[in-house]
Amino acid sequence: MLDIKFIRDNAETVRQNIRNKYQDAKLPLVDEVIALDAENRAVKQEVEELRATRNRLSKEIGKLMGQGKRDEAEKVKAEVSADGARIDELTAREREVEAALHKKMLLIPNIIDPSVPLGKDDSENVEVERFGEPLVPDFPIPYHTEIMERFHGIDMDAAGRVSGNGFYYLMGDIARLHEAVIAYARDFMIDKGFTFCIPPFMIHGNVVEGVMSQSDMDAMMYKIEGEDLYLIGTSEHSMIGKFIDQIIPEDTLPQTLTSYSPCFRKEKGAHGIEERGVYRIHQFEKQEMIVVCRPEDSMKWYEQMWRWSVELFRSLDIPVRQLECCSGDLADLKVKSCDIEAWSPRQQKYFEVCSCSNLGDAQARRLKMRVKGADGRTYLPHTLNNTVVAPPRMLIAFLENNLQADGSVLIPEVLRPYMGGKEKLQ
RNA sequence: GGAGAAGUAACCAAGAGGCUGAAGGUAUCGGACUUGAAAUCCGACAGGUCGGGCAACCGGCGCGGGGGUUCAAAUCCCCCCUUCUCCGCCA
Repeated sequence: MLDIKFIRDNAETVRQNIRNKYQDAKLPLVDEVIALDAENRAVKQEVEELRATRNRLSKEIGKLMGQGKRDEAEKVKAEVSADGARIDELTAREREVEAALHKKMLLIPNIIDPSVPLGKDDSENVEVERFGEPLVPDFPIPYHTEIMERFHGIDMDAAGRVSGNGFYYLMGDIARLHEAVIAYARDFMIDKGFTFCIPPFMIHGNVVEGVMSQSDMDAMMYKIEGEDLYLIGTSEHSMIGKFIDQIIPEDTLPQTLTSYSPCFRKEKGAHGIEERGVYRIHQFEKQEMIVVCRPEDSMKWYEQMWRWSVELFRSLDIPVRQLECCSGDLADLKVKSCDIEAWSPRQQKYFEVCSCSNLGDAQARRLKMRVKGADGRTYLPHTLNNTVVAPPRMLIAFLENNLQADGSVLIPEVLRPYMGGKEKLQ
Protein backbone atom coordinates (compact mmCIF):
# COMPACT_ATOMS: atom_id res chain seq x y z
CA MET A 1 0.00 0.00 0.00
CA LEU A 2 1.33 3.35 -1.05
CA ASP A 3 0.97 6.79 0.46
CA ILE A 4 -1.90 8.59 -1.25
CA LYS A 5 0.25 11.71 -1.46
CA PHE A 6 2.90 9.71 -3.28
CA ILE A 7 0.35 8.46 -5.82
CA ARG A 8 -0.97 11.99 -6.29
CA ASP A 9 2.48 13.37 -7.02
CA ASN A 10 4.02 10.39 -8.81
CA ALA A 11 1.24 8.87 -10.86
CA GLU A 12 3.51 7.92 -13.73
CA THR A 13 5.99 6.17 -11.42
CA VAL A 14 3.11 4.16 -9.97
CA ARG A 15 1.89 3.24 -13.47
CA GLN A 16 5.35 2.21 -14.64
CA ASN A 17 5.73 0.07 -11.54
CA ILE A 18 2.45 -1.69 -12.39
CA ARG A 19 3.73 -2.31 -15.94
CA ASN A 20 7.01 -3.61 -14.55
CA LYS A 21 5.03 -6.14 -12.57
CA TYR A 22 3.03 -7.20 -15.62
CA GLN A 23 -0.26 -6.20 -14.03
CA ASP A 24 -1.51 -3.86 -16.74
CA ALA A 25 -5.11 -4.62 -15.81
CA LYS A 26 -4.51 -2.53 -12.71
CA LEU A 27 -3.42 0.59 -14.61
CA PRO A 28 -6.88 2.24 -14.52
CA LEU A 29 -6.76 2.05 -10.73
CA VAL A 30 -4.26 4.89 -10.62
CA ASP A 31 -6.59 7.43 -12.21
CA GLU A 32 -9.54 6.09 -10.25
CA VAL A 33 -7.65 6.55 -7.02
CA ILE A 34 -6.57 10.05 -7.96
CA ALA A 35 -10.18 10.99 -8.80
CA LEU A 36 -11.53 9.50 -5.58
CA ASP A 37 -8.84 11.29 -3.61
CA ALA A 38 -9.84 14.60 -5.16
CA GLU A 39 -13.50 13.99 -4.37
CA ASN A 40 -12.61 12.88 -0.87
CA ARG A 41 -10.81 16.10 -0.20
CA ALA A 42 -13.55 18.24 -1.74
CA VAL A 43 -16.22 16.53 0.34
CA LYS A 44 -14.09 16.86 3.46
CA GLN A 45 -13.51 20.53 2.92
CA GLU A 46 -17.22 21.26 2.59
CA VAL A 47 -18.43 19.05 5.40
CA GLU A 48 -15.74 20.12 7.81
CA GLU A 49 -16.61 23.73 7.26
CA LEU A 50 -20.26 22.97 8.00
CA ARG A 51 -19.28 21.04 11.09
CA ALA A 52 -17.13 23.91 12.29
CA THR A 53 -20.09 26.27 11.97
CA ARG A 54 -22.33 23.84 13.80
CA ASN A 55 -19.83 23.46 16.61
CA ARG A 56 -19.57 27.20 16.97
CA LEU A 57 -23.34 27.75 16.99
CA SER A 58 -23.93 24.89 19.40
CA LYS A 59 -21.66 26.58 21.87
CA GLU A 60 -23.61 29.76 21.50
CA ILE A 61 -26.82 27.89 22.24
CA GLY A 62 -25.23 26.56 25.36
CA LYS A 63 -24.29 30.05 26.44
CA LEU A 64 -27.75 31.46 25.70
CA MET A 65 -29.41 28.62 27.61
CA GLY A 66 -27.13 29.35 30.51
CA GLN A 67 -28.30 32.96 30.50
CA GLY A 68 -31.91 31.85 30.29
CA LYS A 69 -32.44 33.36 26.83
CA ARG A 70 -34.56 30.51 25.54
CA ASP A 71 -36.11 32.30 22.59
CA GLU A 72 -32.81 33.39 21.16
CA ALA A 73 -31.46 29.88 21.66
CA GLU A 74 -34.38 28.43 19.70
CA LYS A 75 -33.61 30.79 16.83
CA VAL A 76 -30.01 29.64 16.66
CA LYS A 77 -31.16 26.03 16.89
CA ALA A 78 -33.26 26.46 13.78
CA GLU A 79 -30.26 27.96 12.04
CA VAL A 80 -28.13 24.94 12.89
CA SER A 81 -30.81 22.47 11.82
CA ALA A 82 -30.91 24.00 8.38
CA ASP A 83 -27.54 22.50 7.48
CA GLY A 84 -28.22 19.18 9.17
CA ALA A 85 -29.41 17.39 6.06
CA ARG A 86 -26.45 18.56 4.01
CA ILE A 87 -24.03 17.44 6.72
CA ASP A 88 -25.65 14.00 6.86
CA GLU A 89 -25.55 13.69 3.10
CA LEU A 90 -21.88 14.68 2.91
CA THR A 91 -20.95 12.47 5.85
CA ALA A 92 -22.44 9.48 4.07
CA ARG A 93 -20.63 10.40 0.85
CA GLU A 94 -17.39 10.87 2.79
CA ARG A 95 -17.65 7.32 4.09
CA GLU A 96 -18.42 5.87 0.69
CA VAL A 97 -15.57 7.67 -0.99
CA GLU A 98 -13.10 6.76 1.72
CA ALA A 99 -14.08 3.10 1.62
CA ALA A 100 -13.86 2.99 -2.18
CA LEU A 101 -10.53 4.78 -2.12
CA HIS A 102 -9.09 2.45 0.51
CA LYS A 103 -10.27 -0.63 -1.37
CA LYS A 104 -8.57 0.46 -4.57
CA MET A 105 -5.43 1.59 -2.77
CA LEU A 106 -5.03 -1.90 -1.38
CA LEU A 107 -4.79 -3.27 -4.92
CA ILE A 108 -2.00 -0.99 -6.11
CA PRO A 109 1.31 -2.81 -5.71
CA ASN A 110 4.21 -1.45 -3.68
CA ILE A 111 7.01 0.23 -5.61
CA ILE A 112 9.70 -2.36 -6.23
CA ASP A 113 13.36 -1.68 -5.58
CA PRO A 114 15.30 -0.52 -8.65
CA SER A 115 17.58 -3.53 -8.23
CA VAL A 116 14.76 -6.03 -8.82
CA PRO A 117 15.14 -7.82 -12.16
CA LEU A 118 12.19 -7.39 -14.50
CA GLY A 119 10.35 -10.53 -15.52
CA LYS A 120 6.82 -11.77 -15.85
CA ASP A 121 6.76 -14.84 -13.58
CA ASP A 122 8.86 -17.25 -11.53
CA SER A 123 10.49 -18.64 -14.65
CA GLU A 124 12.39 -15.36 -14.90
CA ASN A 125 13.74 -15.33 -11.36
CA VAL A 126 17.49 -14.87 -11.31
CA GLU A 127 20.09 -17.08 -9.69
CA VAL A 128 22.50 -14.79 -7.87
CA GLU A 129 24.95 -17.04 -6.12
CA ARG A 130 25.58 -20.69 -5.13
CA PHE A 131 26.89 -21.87 -1.80
CA GLY A 132 28.34 -25.38 -1.53
CA GLU A 133 28.92 -28.02 -4.20
CA PRO A 134 25.71 -29.46 -5.67
CA LEU A 135 26.88 -33.08 -5.56
CA VAL A 136 25.20 -36.07 -7.15
CA PRO A 137 26.19 -39.30 -5.41
CA ASP A 138 26.89 -42.50 -7.34
CA PHE A 139 24.00 -44.32 -5.70
CA PRO A 140 20.31 -43.66 -6.33
CA ILE A 141 18.48 -41.22 -4.04
CA PRO A 142 14.92 -42.38 -3.39
CA TYR A 143 11.90 -40.12 -3.08
CA HIS A 144 11.94 -38.44 0.33
CA THR A 145 8.88 -40.29 1.65
CA GLU A 146 10.62 -43.53 0.80
CA ILE A 147 13.64 -42.52 2.86
CA MET A 148 11.33 -41.61 5.74
CA GLU A 149 9.47 -44.90 5.45
CA ARG A 150 12.71 -46.84 5.80
CA PHE A 151 12.92 -45.36 9.30
CA HIS A 152 9.18 -45.86 9.89
CA GLY A 153 9.13 -42.08 10.03
CA ILE A 154 5.99 -41.15 8.13
CA ASP A 155 2.39 -42.28 7.76
CA MET A 156 0.66 -40.50 4.92
CA ASP A 157 -2.12 -43.07 4.70
CA ALA A 158 -3.30 -42.40 8.22
CA ALA A 159 -3.04 -38.65 7.63
CA GLY A 160 -5.22 -39.08 4.56
CA ARG A 161 -7.85 -40.94 6.50
CA VAL A 162 -7.81 -38.51 9.39
CA SER A 163 -7.34 -35.13 7.69
CA GLY A 164 -7.28 -35.71 3.95
CA ASN A 165 -4.75 -34.83 1.35
CA GLY A 166 -1.99 -32.43 2.37
CA PHE A 167 -1.27 -33.65 5.88
CA TYR A 168 1.28 -36.02 7.41
CA TYR A 169 2.10 -38.03 10.48
CA LEU A 170 5.81 -37.90 11.28
CA MET A 171 6.96 -40.74 13.50
CA GLY A 172 9.92 -41.76 15.60
CA ASP A 173 13.36 -40.51 14.63
CA ILE A 174 12.02 -38.50 11.70
CA ALA A 175 9.62 -36.63 13.98
CA ARG A 176 12.49 -36.16 16.40
CA LEU A 177 14.68 -34.88 13.61
CA HIS A 178 11.94 -32.42 12.72
CA GLU A 179 11.95 -31.06 16.26
CA ALA A 180 15.75 -31.06 16.37
CA VAL A 181 15.90 -28.87 13.29
CA ILE A 182 13.38 -26.43 14.78
CA ALA A 183 15.24 -26.31 18.10
CA TYR A 184 18.58 -25.85 16.38
CA ALA A 185 17.17 -23.07 14.19
CA ARG A 186 15.68 -21.36 17.22
CA ASP A 187 19.01 -21.39 19.05
CA PHE A 188 20.81 -20.33 15.88
CA MET A 189 18.73 -17.13 15.78
CA ILE A 190 18.94 -16.55 19.52
CA ASP A 191 22.73 -16.62 19.05
CA LYS A 192 22.34 -13.92 16.39
CA GLY A 193 20.73 -11.72 19.04
CA PHE A 194 17.09 -12.34 18.13
CA THR A 195 14.36 -12.64 20.76
CA PHE A 196 12.51 -15.93 20.73
CA CYS A 197 8.74 -15.67 20.60
CA ILE A 198 5.75 -18.00 20.42
CA PRO A 199 2.86 -16.04 18.92
CA PRO A 200 -0.88 -16.63 18.55
CA PHE A 201 -1.71 -19.07 15.78
CA MET A 202 -5.00 -17.39 14.98
CA ILE A 203 -5.44 -13.72 14.18
CA HIS A 204 -8.21 -11.21 13.41
CA GLY A 205 -9.25 -10.32 9.88
CA ASN A 206 -7.97 -6.75 10.11
CA VAL A 207 -4.52 -8.06 10.97
CA VAL A 208 -4.64 -10.40 7.99
CA GLU A 209 -5.54 -7.47 5.77
CA GLY A 210 -2.66 -5.52 7.25
CA VAL A 211 0.03 -8.05 6.50
CA MET A 212 -0.90 -9.44 3.11
CA SER A 213 -2.68 -8.65 -0.14
CA GLN A 214 -6.23 -9.74 -0.83
CA SER A 215 -5.17 -12.23 -3.49
CA ASP A 216 -2.64 -13.85 -1.15
CA MET A 217 -5.29 -14.00 1.54
CA ASP A 218 -7.78 -15.80 -0.69
CA ALA A 219 -5.20 -18.32 -1.80
CA MET A 220 -3.76 -19.04 1.64
CA MET A 221 -5.83 -18.31 4.71
CA TYR A 222 -8.19 -20.64 6.54
CA LYS A 223 -11.02 -18.90 8.37
CA ILE A 224 -12.49 -20.16 11.62
CA GLU A 225 -16.21 -20.60 11.15
CA GLY A 226 -18.37 -18.11 12.98
CA GLU A 227 -15.46 -16.12 14.40
CA ASP A 228 -13.32 -13.23 13.27
CA LEU A 229 -10.27 -15.48 13.33
CA TYR A 230 -7.93 -16.90 10.72
CA LEU A 231 -5.29 -19.58 11.08
CA ILE A 232 -1.91 -18.02 10.40
CA GLY A 233 -0.12 -18.97 7.20
CA THR A 234 3.20 -18.05 8.82
CA SER A 235 4.15 -16.58 12.17
CA GLU A 236 5.17 -13.45 10.26
CA HIS A 237 1.45 -12.65 10.28
CA SER A 238 1.14 -12.57 14.04
CA MET A 239 4.63 -11.18 14.57
CA ILE A 240 4.18 -8.14 12.32
CA GLY A 241 0.55 -7.92 13.41
CA LYS A 242 1.85 -7.56 16.97
CA PHE A 243 2.51 -3.91 16.16
CA ILE A 244 -0.96 -3.02 14.83
CA ASP A 245 -2.03 0.51 15.85
CA GLN A 246 1.14 0.89 17.91
CA ILE A 247 3.54 3.76 18.17
CA ILE A 248 6.97 2.26 18.65
CA PRO A 249 9.64 4.27 20.49
CA GLU A 250 12.57 4.74 18.13
CA ASP A 251 15.08 3.56 20.71
CA THR A 252 13.49 0.08 20.67
CA LEU A 253 14.45 -0.37 17.00
CA PRO A 254 15.48 -2.56 15.40
CA GLN A 255 13.05 -5.16 16.71
CA THR A 256 14.59 -8.51 15.89
CA LEU A 257 12.35 -11.45 16.67
CA THR A 258 12.43 -15.14 15.87
CA SER A 259 9.19 -17.02 16.20
CA TYR A 260 7.99 -20.59 16.07
CA SER A 261 4.58 -21.61 14.81
CA PRO A 262 2.67 -24.14 12.82
CA CYS A 263 1.56 -22.69 9.49
CA PHE A 264 -1.73 -23.38 7.77
CA ARG A 265 -2.17 -22.85 4.06
CA LYS A 266 -4.91 -23.61 1.59
CA GLU A 267 -2.38 -23.68 -1.23
CA LYS A 268 -5.02 -22.70 -3.72
CA GLY A 269 -3.71 -21.36 -6.98
CA ALA A 270 -0.86 -22.17 -9.29
CA HIS A 271 0.56 -25.30 -7.71
CA GLY A 272 -1.93 -27.00 -5.47
CA ILE A 273 -1.12 -29.83 -3.14
CA GLU A 274 1.39 -32.32 -4.48
CA GLU A 275 0.35 -35.92 -4.85
CA ARG A 276 3.06 -37.38 -2.73
CA GLY A 277 5.20 -36.35 0.16
CA VAL A 278 5.64 -33.36 2.41
CA TYR A 279 6.80 -30.77 -0.12
CA ARG A 280 3.59 -28.75 -0.26
CA ILE A 281 1.04 -29.38 2.47
CA HIS A 282 -1.76 -27.68 4.36
CA GLN A 283 0.07 -27.66 7.68
CA PHE A 284 3.74 -27.41 8.51
CA GLU A 285 5.95 -25.90 11.16
CA LYS A 286 8.36 -23.08 10.79
CA GLN A 287 10.94 -21.02 12.61
CA GLU A 288 10.75 -17.48 11.28
CA MET A 289 12.71 -14.26 11.69
CA ILE A 290 11.22 -10.79 11.43
CA VAL A 291 12.76 -7.35 11.69
CA VAL A 292 11.14 -3.97 12.20
CA CYS A 293 13.64 -1.20 11.55
CA ARG A 294 14.21 2.34 10.36
CA PRO A 295 13.61 2.77 6.65
CA GLU A 296 17.24 3.54 5.93
CA ASP A 297 18.35 0.27 7.51
CA SER A 298 16.02 -2.16 5.77
CA MET A 299 18.24 -3.08 2.83
CA LYS A 300 21.13 -3.80 5.16
CA TRP A 301 18.88 -6.11 7.17
CA TYR A 302 17.61 -7.77 4.02
CA GLU A 303 21.16 -8.68 3.00
CA GLN A 304 21.96 -9.88 6.47
CA MET A 305 18.83 -11.98 6.82
CA TRP A 306 19.10 -14.10 3.69
CA ARG A 307 22.75 -14.73 4.47
CA TRP A 308 21.76 -16.24 7.80
CA SER A 309 19.52 -18.69 5.96
CA VAL A 310 22.47 -19.68 3.82
CA GLU A 311 24.64 -20.06 6.89
CA LEU A 312 22.10 -22.28 8.62
CA PHE A 313 21.69 -24.61 5.66
CA ARG A 314 25.43 -24.81 5.10
CA SER A 315 25.90 -25.79 8.74
CA LEU A 316 23.69 -28.81 7.94
CA ASP A 317 25.81 -29.69 4.89
CA ILE A 318 23.09 -28.73 2.44
CA PRO A 319 24.17 -26.88 -0.74
CA VAL A 320 21.99 -23.86 -1.53
CA ARG A 321 21.64 -21.01 -3.95
CA GLN A 322 20.12 -17.55 -3.77
CA LEU A 323 17.39 -16.89 -6.30
CA GLU A 324 16.14 -13.34 -6.67
CA CYS A 325 12.43 -12.83 -7.35
CA CYS A 326 11.76 -10.93 -10.55
CA SER A 327 9.22 -8.11 -10.68
CA GLY A 328 6.33 -10.28 -11.87
CA ASP A 329 6.83 -12.92 -9.18
CA LEU A 330 7.09 -10.39 -6.37
CA ALA A 331 4.00 -10.24 -4.13
CA ASP A 332 2.24 -6.88 -4.19
CA LEU A 333 3.44 -5.65 -0.81
CA LYS A 334 7.10 -6.50 -1.37
CA VAL A 335 9.91 -4.17 -2.34
CA LYS A 336 12.45 -6.92 -2.84
CA SER A 337 12.52 -10.62 -2.17
CA CYS A 338 14.65 -13.67 -2.72
CA ASP A 339 14.40 -17.39 -2.12
CA ILE A 340 17.05 -19.61 -0.70
CA GLU A 341 16.84 -22.89 -2.56
CA ALA A 342 18.29 -26.17 -1.38
CA TRP A 343 19.96 -28.69 -3.62
CA SER A 344 18.06 -31.88 -4.40
CA PRO A 345 20.51 -34.56 -5.52
CA ARG A 346 17.57 -36.76 -6.50
CA GLN A 347 16.01 -34.20 -8.87
CA GLN A 348 19.35 -32.56 -9.58
CA LYS A 349 17.88 -29.14 -9.16
CA TYR A 350 17.33 -26.58 -6.46
CA PHE A 351 13.99 -26.09 -4.67
CA GLU A 352 12.67 -23.35 -2.41
CA VAL A 353 13.27 -23.66 1.32
CA CYS A 354 13.44 -20.04 2.51
CA SER A 355 11.90 -16.80 1.40
CA CYS A 356 13.36 -13.46 2.49
CA SER A 357 11.42 -10.24 1.90
CA ASN A 358 11.70 -6.53 2.44
CA LEU A 359 8.19 -5.07 2.58
CA GLY A 360 9.27 -1.46 2.88
CA ASP A 361 6.57 0.52 4.70
CA ALA A 362 3.62 -1.32 3.12
CA GLN A 363 2.69 -3.44 6.13
CA ALA A 364 3.42 -0.56 8.48
CA ARG A 365 1.03 1.73 6.60
CA ARG A 366 -1.71 -0.89 6.47
CA LEU A 367 -1.35 -1.76 10.14
CA LYS A 368 -0.92 1.86 11.25
CA MET A 369 2.31 1.03 13.01
CA ARG A 370 4.50 4.07 13.50
CA VAL A 371 7.76 4.99 15.09
CA LYS A 372 8.18 8.00 17.31
CA GLY A 373 11.53 9.59 16.60
CA ALA A 374 13.77 11.43 19.03
CA ASP A 375 12.53 14.71 17.55
CA GLY A 376 8.93 13.77 18.36
CA ARG A 377 7.90 13.15 14.75
CA THR A 378 6.32 9.89 13.71
CA TYR A 379 7.25 7.86 10.66
CA LEU A 380 6.59 4.43 9.21
CA PRO A 381 9.14 1.71 9.91
CA HIS A 382 10.12 -0.95 7.40
CA THR A 383 9.31 -4.60 7.98
CA LEU A 384 11.16 -7.69 6.83
CA ASN A 385 10.71 -11.39 7.21
CA ASN A 386 12.63 -14.52 6.35
CA THR A 387 12.33 -18.21 6.92
CA VAL A 388 14.85 -19.63 9.33
CA VAL A 389 13.71 -23.13 8.59
CA ALA A 390 10.49 -24.96 7.67
CA PRO A 391 11.25 -28.54 8.59
CA PRO A 392 9.00 -30.85 6.65
CA ARG A 393 10.22 -29.30 3.45
CA MET A 394 13.76 -28.79 4.61
CA LEU A 395 13.81 -32.43 5.76
CA ILE A 396 13.60 -33.37 2.10
CA ALA A 397 16.83 -31.53 1.44
CA PHE A 398 18.31 -32.82 4.65
CA LEU A 399 17.57 -36.48 4.00
CA GLU A 400 18.60 -36.39 0.36
CA ASN A 401 21.89 -34.63 1.04
CA ASN A 402 22.88 -36.64 4.10
CA LEU A 403 21.85 -40.06 2.81
CA GLN A 404 24.73 -42.54 2.72
CA ALA A 405 25.30 -45.42 0.28
CA ASP A 406 24.41 -47.92 3.02
CA GLY A 407 21.00 -46.32 3.53
CA SER A 408 21.85 -44.55 6.76
CA VAL A 409 21.46 -40.80 7.19
CA LEU A 410 24.31 -38.81 8.65
CA ILE A 411 23.35 -36.31 11.34
CA PRO A 412 25.43 -33.15 11.09
CA GLU A 413 27.38 -32.28 14.19
CA VAL A 414 25.29 -29.24 15.08
CA LEU A 415 22.11 -31.32 15.29
CA ARG A 416 23.49 -34.14 17.41
CA PRO A 417 22.86 -32.47 20.77
CA TYR A 418 19.19 -32.25 19.77
CA MET A 419 19.13 -35.93 18.71
CA GLY A 420 20.39 -37.43 21.93
CA GLY A 421 23.92 -37.56 20.60
CA LYS A 422 23.10 -39.80 17.62
CA GLU A 423 25.56 -39.56 14.76
CA LYS A 424 23.38 -41.22 12.19
CA LEU A 425 19.96 -42.68 11.56
CA GLN A 426 20.08 -46.31 10.52
C1' G B 1 -19.69 -20.30 29.23
C1' G B 2 -22.42 -17.48 33.64
C1' A B 3 -22.61 -13.16 37.27
C1' G B 4 -20.63 -8.53 38.81
C1' A B 5 -17.06 -4.18 38.34
C1' A B 6 -14.04 -1.15 35.46
C1' G B 7 -11.75 1.11 30.91
C1' U B 8 -10.24 9.34 30.60
C1' A B 9 -3.23 11.62 29.10
C1' A B 10 3.50 8.32 30.90
C1' C B 11 0.89 7.02 35.73
C1' C B 12 -3.08 7.97 39.52
C1' A B 13 -7.64 10.34 39.21
C1' A B 14 -12.16 14.13 38.87
C1' G B 15 -16.12 14.78 35.64
C1' A B 16 -22.57 12.18 35.26
C1' G B 17 -25.79 16.37 28.39
C1' G B 18 -23.68 22.85 27.10
C1' C B 19 -17.77 28.53 29.27
C1' U B 20 -14.48 20.61 29.94
C1' G B 21 -10.58 20.54 23.08
C1' A B 22 -11.09 17.74 29.49
C1' A B 23 -10.07 19.58 37.15
C1' G B 24 -6.37 17.90 40.57
C1' G B 25 -2.03 15.07 41.65
C1' U B 26 2.61 12.15 40.48
C1' A B 27 6.38 11.89 36.94
C1' U B 28 8.96 14.78 33.17
C1' C B 29 10.98 19.35 31.06
C1' G B 30 12.21 24.82 31.60
C1' G B 31 12.97 28.82 35.14
C1' A B 32 13.60 31.27 40.17
C1' C B 33 15.89 30.57 44.96
C1' U B 34 20.64 27.74 46.37
C1' U B 35 28.02 27.23 46.33
C1' G B 36 25.59 22.51 44.31
C1' A B 37 21.58 19.29 45.57
C1' A B 38 17.03 18.59 48.23
C1' A B 39 12.81 21.30 49.58
C1' U B 40 9.86 25.40 47.96
C1' C B 41 7.82 28.66 44.30
C1' C B 42 6.70 29.97 38.98
C1' G B 43 5.87 28.06 34.08
C1' A B 44 5.19 24.11 30.25
C1' C B 45 3.11 19.44 29.72
C1' A B 46 -3.74 15.27 25.62
C1' G B 47 -2.06 12.45 21.97
C1' G B 48 -2.78 10.90 17.15
C1' U B 49 -4.67 11.65 12.46
C1' C B 50 -6.98 14.00 8.30
C1' G B 51 -8.13 18.55 5.34
C1' G B 52 -6.67 23.73 4.02
C1' G B 53 -2.16 27.05 3.90
C1' C B 54 4.65 28.66 1.38
C1' A B 55 4.32 29.50 6.51
C1' A B 56 2.64 31.41 11.16
C1' C B 57 -1.74 29.14 11.69
C1' C B 58 -7.00 27.58 10.94
C1' G B 59 -10.42 23.60 10.95
C1' G B 60 -12.62 18.22 11.21
C1' C B 61 -12.35 13.73 14.07
C1' G B 62 -10.87 12.24 19.03
C1' C B 63 -12.26 10.40 26.76
C1' G B 64 -11.47 1.34 25.05
C1' G B 65 -13.81 0.45 19.62
C1' G B 66 -18.22 1.02 16.52
C1' G B 67 -23.20 2.77 15.82
C1' G B 68 -27.40 5.92 17.57
C1' U B 69 -30.32 10.07 20.16
C1' U B 70 -29.51 15.62 20.34
C1' C B 71 -28.55 22.13 17.98
C1' A B 72 -24.79 19.99 21.44
C1' A B 73 -22.29 13.53 24.22
C1' A B 74 -16.51 11.57 28.19
C1' U B 75 -21.48 12.29 30.06
C1' C B 76 -27.94 9.22 27.56
C1' C B 77 -29.16 4.48 24.46
C1' C B 78 -27.46 -0.06 21.59
C1' C B 79 -23.54 -3.52 19.99
C1' C B 80 -18.57 -5.13 20.52
C1' C B 81 -13.56 -5.52 22.76
C1' U B 82 -10.20 -5.67 26.89
C1' U B 83 -8.99 -6.03 32.13
C1' C B 84 -10.24 -7.43 37.21
C1' U B 85 -13.26 -10.48 40.89
C1' C B 86 -16.35 -14.75 41.71
C1' C B 87 -18.54 -19.33 39.61
C1' G B 88 -18.35 -23.24 35.91
C1' C B 89 -15.21 -26.04 32.51
C1' C B 90 -10.43 -27.59 31.16
C1' A B 91 -4.50 -28.91 28.89
